[in-house]
Amino acid sequence: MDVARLAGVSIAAVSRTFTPGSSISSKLSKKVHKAALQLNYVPNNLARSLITRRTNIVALMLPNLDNQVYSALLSEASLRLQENNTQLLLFTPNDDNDFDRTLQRMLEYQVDAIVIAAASISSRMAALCLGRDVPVVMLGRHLPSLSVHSVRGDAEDGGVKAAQLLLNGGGKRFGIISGSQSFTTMLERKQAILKHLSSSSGIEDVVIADGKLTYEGGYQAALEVMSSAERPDSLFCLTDIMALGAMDAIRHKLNLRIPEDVAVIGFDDIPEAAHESYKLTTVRTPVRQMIHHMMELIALESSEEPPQTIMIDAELILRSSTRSVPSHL
Amino acid sequence: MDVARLAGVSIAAVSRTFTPGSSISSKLSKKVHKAALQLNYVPNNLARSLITRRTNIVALMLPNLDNQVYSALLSEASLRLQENNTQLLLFTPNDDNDFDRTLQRMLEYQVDAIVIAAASISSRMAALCLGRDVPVVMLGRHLPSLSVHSVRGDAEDGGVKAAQLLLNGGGKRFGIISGSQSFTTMLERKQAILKHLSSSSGIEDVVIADGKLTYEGGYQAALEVMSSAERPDSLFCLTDIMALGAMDAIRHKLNLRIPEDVAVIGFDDIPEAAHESYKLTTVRTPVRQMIHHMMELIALESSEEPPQTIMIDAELILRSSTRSVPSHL
DNA sequence: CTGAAAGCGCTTACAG
DNA sequence: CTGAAAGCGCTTACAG
Repeated sequence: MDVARLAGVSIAAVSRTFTPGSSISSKLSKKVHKAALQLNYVPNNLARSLITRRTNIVALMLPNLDNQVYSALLSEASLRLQENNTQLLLFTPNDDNDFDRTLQRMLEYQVDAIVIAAASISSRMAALCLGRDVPVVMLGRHLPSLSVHSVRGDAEDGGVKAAQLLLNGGGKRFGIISGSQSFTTMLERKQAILKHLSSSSGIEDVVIADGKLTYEGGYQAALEVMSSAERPDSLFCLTDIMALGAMDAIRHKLNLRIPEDVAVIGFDDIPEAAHESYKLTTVRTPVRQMIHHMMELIALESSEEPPQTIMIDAELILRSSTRSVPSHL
Repeated sequence: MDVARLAGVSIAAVSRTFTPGSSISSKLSKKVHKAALQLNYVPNNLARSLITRRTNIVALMLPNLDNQVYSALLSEASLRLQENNTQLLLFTPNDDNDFDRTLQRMLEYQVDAIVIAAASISSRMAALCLGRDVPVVMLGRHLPSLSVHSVRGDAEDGGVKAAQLLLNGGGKRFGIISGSQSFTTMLERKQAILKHLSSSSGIEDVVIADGKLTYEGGYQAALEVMSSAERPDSLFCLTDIMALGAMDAIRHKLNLRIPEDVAVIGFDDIPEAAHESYKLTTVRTPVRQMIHHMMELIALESSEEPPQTIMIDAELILRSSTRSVPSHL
């Protein structure tokens, strides 16, 4: 290596001066640093990783960033990881949707861990990762059958809290704007709501529409739901993004008042929900805590550890789109 | 290598079966694939990169993702890069703000290119990258003095178009909600607006406030600007995020009408700007085209190429927050 | 603390 | 088309 030659030391010496915690005299170290500066030397992480078996790279699979929950997850993860000197390698699901291939590519990069906030993972791939000792953690989703870690908000708890709130607000006729069923979270939220509603008396109607997880979808779904024979007085939107669309449709297209004519509640607590134009009551997705636990799961070295699934309590964020505070909160 | 042994072939043979375009008989290839499947073999990109000098990784430095322009840039870049089998390695600016160190770390990962949408780059580092033949492209910013590529929307053009629009809408008294001056884009937009206004007659007033590039900042700045002695009838917000805050302040706090009392124009065209609650007229940041050009600049192999700076025309997106369409568009 | 040597998992001329 | 060999830039026992 040129630096070693210029500094007049062994190759091992320059390796040691760039490895914190190595035993190297400050004399040698100084010589090496000088030579390195002169030659614009930058250590090669690739070669190092080949030996240490650590790349300081974590792969992240993320769906569309249009939904700000995911931006929040990404930012937080990136920040926390960076504190440990590791960076995120980003993977975006594409049309051909061949997630097995994507996972294989992650492995080829020799990432230290894999975090999945979108798509799913086949059991074959889960086994592969396990075999290679790279931890896999699912974010906000879970596959009970798979032996991978998962951390997520407690969708059931969230659904129940939302249902209680709208019930306490005097709701009789309910609408639900749902998202794609392929997301377990959506399913769980919906089921929790439905279950809690059905255990309550005095419910007159529940109508459901698909909001496609987008603003426009929420807008359309609200139009649909609100034009049903028995117009709902309470609306669950399984995602804030859809809730924003629904609110806009209700106010500007239908000329109805929120919450007087309809109470609206969302899920996630994206920044926009707090905007003065919306003031959406919502069930927060605990991004901070999710990432916190993700970091812990990633740190678990041995794949001996049984897969853990961590559940975080739902937190209700009360704003002005709902009618009243539940008495017992 | 185990796969080679199990398949009964040379190490070179398995290398070739996993290198598209290599000359390998289908007989050998089949044997290797079978062995690979049995052993859960995944090629090691690290080792490969050590030799080929390509990692298929591009480093991206991105500021806070709260501003959706950056999410859009990120998504688009990730998608396009992935088509070429390369992934983004994400870097987030942190408090200690030591960008030279961050850049050094990017280099240690041996990334194929560096894209910077935040922070700046020192000339020392620019030289280092040039010396190592890794292309650097600045996104939405530029440092005329540095020999790195840059692609961005034409801020001057955008400023002029915005100014024309508000002028044609009958504006006499103007407000500008600006962002941190450290962003060249902000500076350029402001200067273009100011220049164009000053070249026009009948201007009575221009008042400026700092919106801190956030919703809350825009909200506060609007309160400030709109309470000046001569209340503006036209408001430039150098960023959509700030414009949303400003609109909310104007409508819900000040109880003024948009555009009747004040016309508001933003910059960027983030998704929220199109929402029914805002319908913000804005100058679009051409994300698609920016990433398109970024890809081209990255592909430029040799650092022989002189640094290019690509400028993309501004596009006005007319919605309901402004008073009229300029006659000459 | 220091250096010589082996080796991480691959690719790539070089012969055949 | 195929294999043996050298080598990419490092780290890590192993001696000293």
